[in-house]
Amino acid sequence: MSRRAAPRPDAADEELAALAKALAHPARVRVLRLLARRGDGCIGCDIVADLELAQSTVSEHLRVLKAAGLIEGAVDGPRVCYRLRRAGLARLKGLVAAL
Amino acid sequence: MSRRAAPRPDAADEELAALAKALAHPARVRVLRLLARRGDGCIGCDIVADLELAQSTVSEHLRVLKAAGLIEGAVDGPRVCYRLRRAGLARLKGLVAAL
DNA sequence: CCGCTATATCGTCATTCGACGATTGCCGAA
DNA sequence: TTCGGCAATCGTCGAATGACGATATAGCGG
Repeated sequence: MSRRAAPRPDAADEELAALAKALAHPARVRVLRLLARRGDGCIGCDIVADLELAQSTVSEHLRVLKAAGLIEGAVDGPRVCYRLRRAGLARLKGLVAAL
Repeated sequence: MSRRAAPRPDAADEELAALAKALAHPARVRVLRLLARRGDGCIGCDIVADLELAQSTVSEHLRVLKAAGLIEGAVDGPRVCYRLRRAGLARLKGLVAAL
């Protein structure tokens, strides 16, 4: 029996891998650090100015971070106010610390 | 001068991104968990048996983890004994916790 | 009402990743 | 010394990433 050693996708592994993938790019790490510094304050296009990448590229990185639940963006008039998502960050820290 | 806002590659960002990239795959996370369970004990081809992937694929994942400094392998006769690299793991935890 | 500025999205292109099978290289055991 | 199992490497293929410019879109400020 035991047709297979049980694929056991293990949700925790997938979750950590997904979070890690969001972190797996210097530009995205930098965005997190940037937002962390301006704790309450939130940034908009300043992120584009800080990273040295095209606006569309930065937008894509922000999308990835948002999809991973590490940041969130609130529409504030014509601009968007990004800030860290404590919950997501905490989840990441917890999973990594458990290694 | 300040021709530009200084590309400031920021070594820490690159380092964290590189470590995160090594974690950015469920199979690699699983390998770390596997090695963590068998603290002192080390595994060889058992890893191939546990993951449900071809031997060459597993070998590649192990190579990535080793390159990132998260594991190390000691040749033991015809087989290789893998174990966690505490230092690398600690480095990762430290960088993530600092976020 | 018009145009500006800040974002998001689309399409494209080059590069990297992930997975496999096949091959090669290495010991240790028979 | 020949056999057999373990591990690394090579070559290939398809899918995903990352970067960019060109477009949309949405409100504010004049």
